[in-house]
Amino acid sequence: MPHPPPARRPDLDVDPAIVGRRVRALREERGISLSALARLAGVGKATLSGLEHGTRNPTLETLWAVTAQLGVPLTAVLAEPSDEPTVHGTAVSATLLEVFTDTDATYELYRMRVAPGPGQLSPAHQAGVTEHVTVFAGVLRAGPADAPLTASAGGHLRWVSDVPHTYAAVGDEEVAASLLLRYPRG
Amino acid sequence: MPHPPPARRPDLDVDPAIVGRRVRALREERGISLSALARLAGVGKATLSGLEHGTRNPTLETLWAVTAQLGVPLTAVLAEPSDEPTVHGTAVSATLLEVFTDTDATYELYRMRVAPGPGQLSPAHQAGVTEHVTVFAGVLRAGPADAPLTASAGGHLRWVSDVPHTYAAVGDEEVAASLLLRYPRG
DNA sequence: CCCAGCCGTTCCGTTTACGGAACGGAAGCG
DNA sequence: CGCTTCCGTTCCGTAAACGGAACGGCTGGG
Repeated sequence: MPHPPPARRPDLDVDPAIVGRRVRALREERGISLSALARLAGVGKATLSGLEHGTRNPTLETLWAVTAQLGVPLTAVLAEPSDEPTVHGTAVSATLLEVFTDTDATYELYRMRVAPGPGQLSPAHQAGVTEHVTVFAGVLRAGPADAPLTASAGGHLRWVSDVPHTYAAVGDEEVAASLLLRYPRG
Repeated sequence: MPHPPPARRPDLDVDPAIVGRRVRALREERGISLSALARLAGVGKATLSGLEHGTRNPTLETLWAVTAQLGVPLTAVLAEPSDEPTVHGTAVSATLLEVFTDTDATYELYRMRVAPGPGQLSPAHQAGVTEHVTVFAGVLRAGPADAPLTASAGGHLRWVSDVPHTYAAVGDEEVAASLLLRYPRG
């Protein structure tokens, strides 16, 4: 699976249209109406409507009021949610959060999402590589292709990944998880 | 240790005065004048002057133009200068990498370091909170204070943290690990 | 059916962030 | 000293982001 170059610019995107789409997505995720969010955030409905449509150029004050009410940091609507450090597969997308180099091994920590559907097969890694998964949401079936394991939210999986292995979401819900890859030195 | 209520936020600072101070600091670091930066960024000197003084409420467009010319991401002037989301204890320091909100629970993913020495005791969390630790390097002894568990590099620990719990590095090596806190909804 | 209540959008007057120009002050130079 | 040049601030007309109000559309209840 993933092997991206560790260093990458966390560049921000400030196209008002894109910021607007993110705000709208976050709002709809929470199932609250534009009118309600505007009221809670103390901004006009016109302001929020224009912001979500990207037809305004919001001030920091406005953007802050809205994102604070959504319970997310400003960066949630400003930052590229995914760019280079994200690896996309047919069902799996993984974002590199951190690389840790030790004397014995190198660790890569990913944030992983698995879309519902047929799942994905990954080829074998080098000998000794292990994978550790902690599931946040959904039910994940993953591990060696001939003997996958299953974990639901809060569960943890671990396997030696020097054989072909699979990732699949069980049921209709997208799986969110953290994935730790351990590459032994050598 | 991390103790935050589920609604914890790696809060950004949007006080215009503070943003202004950071912009000015970054500009002076580079040894360029206000007039020059305004010209390069394509904004008025009045705009930049007001921005640095915190007497204006800049639009995203303005702030973007200025920070882009300074060669820093927007977060450099919005976010607390980095170690804000880091929680320090006597032996443990943990940096919040990500928050994941699910319908059933809130997850917080930390990068954790445990210094060699006597270790650290953390008070109980709310009922139902669980902790999941994957060790990168060193040997960690952690878990309920009356029955701690041990894991070395590559190992994984999990416990219910509604009782007082400890973290300690075994041996002289600093422990590096990822820590996942799960706060059930409610 | 009609009406009440909410939705999201659009209209509009007010407020304010914008850039250009003018300002006083601090060097650098003949 | 005068003159030039750059500095950062202030003044000011314009453009636009703001909130309130009105609008049409949809849904549910009497």
